[in-house]
Amino acid sequence: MDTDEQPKWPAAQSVSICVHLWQKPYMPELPEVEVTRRKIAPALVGRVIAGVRTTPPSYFFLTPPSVLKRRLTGRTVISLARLGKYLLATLDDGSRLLLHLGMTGQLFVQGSASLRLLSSTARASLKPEQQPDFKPDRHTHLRLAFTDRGPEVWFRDARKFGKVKWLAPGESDERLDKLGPDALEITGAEFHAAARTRRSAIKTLLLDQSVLAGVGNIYADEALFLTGVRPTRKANTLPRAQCDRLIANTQRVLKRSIDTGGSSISDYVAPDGADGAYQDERMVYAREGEPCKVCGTRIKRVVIGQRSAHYCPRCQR
DNA sequence: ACCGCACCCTGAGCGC
DNA sequence: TGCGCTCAGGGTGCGG
Repeated sequence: MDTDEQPKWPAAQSVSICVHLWQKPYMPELPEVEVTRRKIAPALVGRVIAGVRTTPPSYFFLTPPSVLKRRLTGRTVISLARLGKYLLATLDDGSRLLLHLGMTGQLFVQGSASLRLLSSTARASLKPEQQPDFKPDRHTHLRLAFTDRGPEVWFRDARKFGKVKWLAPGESDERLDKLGPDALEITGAEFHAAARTRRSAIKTLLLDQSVLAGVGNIYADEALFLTGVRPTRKANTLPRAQCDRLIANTQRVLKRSIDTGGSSISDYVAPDGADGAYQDERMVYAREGEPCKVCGTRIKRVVIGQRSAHYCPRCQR
């Protein structure tokens, strides 16, 4: 290999792009996916795929690994877009690669030195200053190598709730077709139009990707707190003005998390995995029993639609 | 059309 | 030390 050849990939990508791993499972919602897109794009766009390695066929692969290898090899990545919580890479032949991180998906550049990529038992056996390169394991389902021989791009997902699918040129996908307006773009009027006919809980509506795309459990709870609305409130009882405020607050927390997400993705990762900027800003999510930061009342947790919802009984009526 | 819920998966945390 | 149990959740699909 030529040693004097200038690398075309950004050297600064030797950091983890995994965000928001707390004691609770971290969830890639719109901000995490957007930050991932921004961080991983320089390591994908413009590069030519030289090889594809995968784990055996499974639930994870909407397109069989053998087909992925055949279709992706030799292709140049043209762009990387985000649609709700999906990432969509466009290739030079017009085909597209659809990625979803699910709950535990991690998309990162080979050489990322992050304790977040290790199990808790593996982390515990390390000295604090150790930051070993992650080695592919049985959960590292997709590995893309490039003709420039630079760092590979890896997709790891322990729980396989993530997905990868290849779309032929012009091929549509029902997952994408069903998505509503992006959560950062939807207007209060649009949301109110959807809410006024729904009798389900407002929290359920916020999580409905066909109504608005990108909101997950954390930001739904946070936005409802900021708006002073209980997650159990029936959607059709929210007046237009309140929908406006709810959407404004949703967009505020999403943007704020994108902004701080950049800083939480630093070279340094605390051994206990407790870093991550947005964690400290949480008002209600995963704070059951703790005092409300506004009024001191204990935060309550209820289950709505098979998902936990957190709220302050006093601030949210 | 809408709504609630079971299911896919596996690591973490817990009690014993 | 280690086992078995429960919980977590995004998205899909099904039955009511």
